[in-house]
Amino acid sequence: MDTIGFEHHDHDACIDDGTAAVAAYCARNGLQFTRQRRRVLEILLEEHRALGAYEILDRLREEGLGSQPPVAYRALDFLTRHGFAHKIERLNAFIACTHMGENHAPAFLICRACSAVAETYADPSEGVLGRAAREAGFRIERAVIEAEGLCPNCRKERAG
Amino acid sequence: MDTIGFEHHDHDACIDDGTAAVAAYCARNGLQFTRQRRRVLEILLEEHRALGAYEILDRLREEGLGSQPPVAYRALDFLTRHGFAHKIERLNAFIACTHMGENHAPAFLICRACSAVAETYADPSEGVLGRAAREAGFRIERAVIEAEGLCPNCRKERAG
DNA sequence: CTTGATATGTTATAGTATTACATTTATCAA
DNA sequence: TTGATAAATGTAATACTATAACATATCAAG
Ligand SMILES: [Zn+2]
Ligand SMILES: [Zn+2]
Ligand SMILES: [Zn+2]
Ligand SMILES: [Zn+2]
Repeated sequence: MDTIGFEHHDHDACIDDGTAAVAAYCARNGLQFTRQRRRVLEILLEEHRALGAYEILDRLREEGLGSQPPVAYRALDFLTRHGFAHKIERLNAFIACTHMGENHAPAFLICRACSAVAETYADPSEGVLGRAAREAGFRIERAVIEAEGLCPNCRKERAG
Repeated sequence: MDTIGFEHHDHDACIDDGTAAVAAYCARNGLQFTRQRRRVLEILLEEHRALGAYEILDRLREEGLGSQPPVAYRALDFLTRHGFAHKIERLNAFIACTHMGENHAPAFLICRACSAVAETYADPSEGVLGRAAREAGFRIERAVIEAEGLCPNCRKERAG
């Protein structure tokens, strides 16, 4: 399980690889990877934490790329619709995907201390939830799975 | 697994039992089960779907029990803080708990067709999510688990 | 080119939630 | 009973999140 977000890593590669993967995917699938969409994705890729739409909009505004809410929300809508970014419902905020292009059922680990968010995988149709759904006759189509707690770094800090 | 919410059942008992259980719990634990708190709980108990804070506020206003947002949010804060109600993050809305008083890790099944919401149980530390968290060194303290799809009733309707 | 679809600019507005502070009510010890 | 403290409520104002609507511009395909 590759749960990126808490460990040290080559973060420039996150940004470059993510952008490149999305560019390629869009080219292959006839999607328009416009300047705003690309920039919003880059902004998200710059951090492994979730950003609010207005936080993103502020940066766009500074760069002269747009100043009104729909600018941010439209780009985010595009990115989330195609799985390049995810909304963290608990935070009303957005984060870049770490499994670009792969068809996946994301789940998130949110650190309450440092706000880092790691994306991981949790098939909602497995485990207790899946069983409960089947027993109830409920067909799961998608699921919001967001765990909150302490990331390894913040746990060490507290212990030390 | 008792996944209340989709099946036919004695719904008056839901309301009465829920209110009684909360009243008893509050009495035992020195909590003030005030008129507003009780009324908001009753409003939530009346339906097995999630209600927005302003939807609740509208009802309170009609009944002369309050007219400003904090009235609803304070009651909801009390109810959720003690586990008598839960917030459905996906819907920005609230629902009465179906396991009053029991210490539990709730998960929800949300029907996209009829908006019914059923509460069930899913220990976040089990299964794929728990394993991913342990491997990442992340300590889960709570989790938002909200599955969306079709409830048994709406599935039948579509099939028929 | 032309045409239809897609994306952007912009204004306004809807929906969700909290801050702040004055007032009232409940709790509890003296 | 009373006075002190804490908890809850009343109310106005504001902050934060998200979408509707419509005009304009750009793109993709024939
Ligand atoms: Zn992802
Ligand atoms: Zn942390
Ligand atoms: Zn519950
Ligand atoms: Zn349904």
